[in-house]
Amino acid sequence: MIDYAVLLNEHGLKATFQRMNILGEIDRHGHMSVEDIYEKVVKVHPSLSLATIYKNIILMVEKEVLVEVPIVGKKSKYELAKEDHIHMICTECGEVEDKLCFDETDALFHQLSRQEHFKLHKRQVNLYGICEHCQSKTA
Amino acid sequence: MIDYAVLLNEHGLKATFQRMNILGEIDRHGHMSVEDIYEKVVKVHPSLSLATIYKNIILMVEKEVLVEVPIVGKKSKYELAKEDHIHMICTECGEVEDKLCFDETDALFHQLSRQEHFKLHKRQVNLYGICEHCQSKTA
DNA sequence: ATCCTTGCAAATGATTTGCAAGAGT
DNA sequence: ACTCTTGCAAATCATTTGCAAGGAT
Repeated sequence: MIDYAVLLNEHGLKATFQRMNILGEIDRHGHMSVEDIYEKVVKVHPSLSLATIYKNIILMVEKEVLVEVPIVGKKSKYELAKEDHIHMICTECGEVEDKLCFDETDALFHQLSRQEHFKLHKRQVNLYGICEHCQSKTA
Repeated sequence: MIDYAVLLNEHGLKATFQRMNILGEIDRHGHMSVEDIYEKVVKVHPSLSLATIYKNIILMVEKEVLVEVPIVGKKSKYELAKEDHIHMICTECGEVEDKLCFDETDALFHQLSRQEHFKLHKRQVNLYGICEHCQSKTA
């Protein structure tokens, strides 16, 4: 169970009702677009402004509380910052599933970086395809 | 040397001056944003409209002549469709470098897909960091 | 008490659309 | 000739900004 107030304070941000709820929804759903987040949080805070979502997402990405996940053909989603992982993205329903298994690819990524004298900061691996659920729908 | 007219025709598209030049610039530069492309092609075709660039990029992505490369914190770039590869993206200057070496990771990606009953279509691996050139500038 | 954050409304920027004229096959 | 594509202008959609009022430490 994550304490969002502590998480925010640790990153130099005040723990407002809006921010806690943004984090709560992203934590609950895994990956959300700006619109997704707005639609959820406005339910518990009807006077919420979209501008507030934008401002906070930009800020929380800067402070490395959130990570942007850009997706081919769609708007970016945002997730809580955590260790790097693989995304399996369904091009039908848009669902994003995490897979924690960078151990097996890291050797290659670091070797490539060394070869190119590239200072590696972050890896994003996205596998695009059709999830099990959408395959059975279409079939 | 790629024959852009043939490439377009093979994908069911007419070979217009605009399209050939869009492909030519992307081929020459590797990875370009909508604005990048416009700025280059307008030089050889001053009456070019941005709307034409948008329409053609959407069309050429649909027809799989081009591939969108979404990038954290920036606008997407587009590249010619070719075998999947790794992108090394410099967060300083925005340069994108290709690395053809999926052999080493494919086993993992396919194993994961099998495990999840996921029908894998495309892999995008992006390594974010600072390129050699930008490191020496900053240092 | 102080400084940061919010919500609103307006401004900006990016992308899309409709349509008449022009280009490709 | 026929159909698809272009360029323009307008429309739409997404994102950002300025500012006065409210909330967190």
